[in-house]
Amino acid sequence: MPELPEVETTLRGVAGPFTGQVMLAVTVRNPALRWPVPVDLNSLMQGRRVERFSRRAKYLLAHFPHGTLILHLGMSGRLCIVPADEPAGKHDHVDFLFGNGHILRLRDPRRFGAVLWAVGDPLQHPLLAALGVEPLEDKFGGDYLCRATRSRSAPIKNVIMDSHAVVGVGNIYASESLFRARINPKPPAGKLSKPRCERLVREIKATLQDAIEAGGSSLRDFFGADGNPGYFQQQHFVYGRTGEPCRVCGAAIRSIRQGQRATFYCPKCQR
DNA sequence: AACGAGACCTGGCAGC
DNA sequence: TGCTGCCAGGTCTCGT
Repeated sequence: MPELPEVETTLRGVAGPFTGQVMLAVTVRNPALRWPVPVDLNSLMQGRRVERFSRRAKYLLAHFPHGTLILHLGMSGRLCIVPADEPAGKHDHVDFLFGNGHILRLRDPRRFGAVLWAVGDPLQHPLLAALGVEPLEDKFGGDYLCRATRSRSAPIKNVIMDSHAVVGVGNIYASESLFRARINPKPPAGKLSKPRCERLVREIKATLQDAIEAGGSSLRDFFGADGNPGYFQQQHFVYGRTGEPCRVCGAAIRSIRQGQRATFYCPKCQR
């Protein structure tokens, strides 16, 4: 479910209600996520106050005085805010009960998500230390992408999805950004000209930013019992539109497989 | 160093 | 209706 815009939206939705709150109890119903949830999580966190929330790539971080809770939503995870007495469903694996009487609940049917605890600088955690630049930061520019791609023979679409190069560009936004930049997803990344790198960077930023704004505008729905994330409602240019007419030129959208993932593109607009 | 394939899981849907 | 097979928004690990 979550790509970067959704994680960012989740961060904003969670930071408001829970920053400064005391953790009363952690309930782990199923520790078998991508990695085992630490068994002593409750004793680690009970009675401690969250100082702030932040995000690195698609990881959500809850900072405590003595360590950091690291959350990842995987492919199907979401965080819900529910009253303390709300019964748990089949896929509600971890509950964080806070002093404000609300539970922050991790629901993750496919269990690709993660709940981890880091002592010391969380950015030095093995999962975070090797990550590439944040796409919305200034450091991610045409220069950076150009340098990062010179030695790469993999298709440009695969490389912008490589979290060691740049984080947070998932399968949907990779296709959408390439369409907006009018760049074909297939050629080797190393062949992309400097101006095209510049354009691609610009469109990645704009695509993600638009999606965050769309997600932010439906925050209430997102956290409601059956709410859909906002960006779900936005119209994609190419993603999931195989055979349908391109919104710009009318040509039929094509789909191919790259790196075992579906890629969507317009054969006429994207050269 | 960089690439591609495989792995982890469950649910939904198309096709028979 | 029920079964089978395929697909899914992530990303680490391993063999080449």
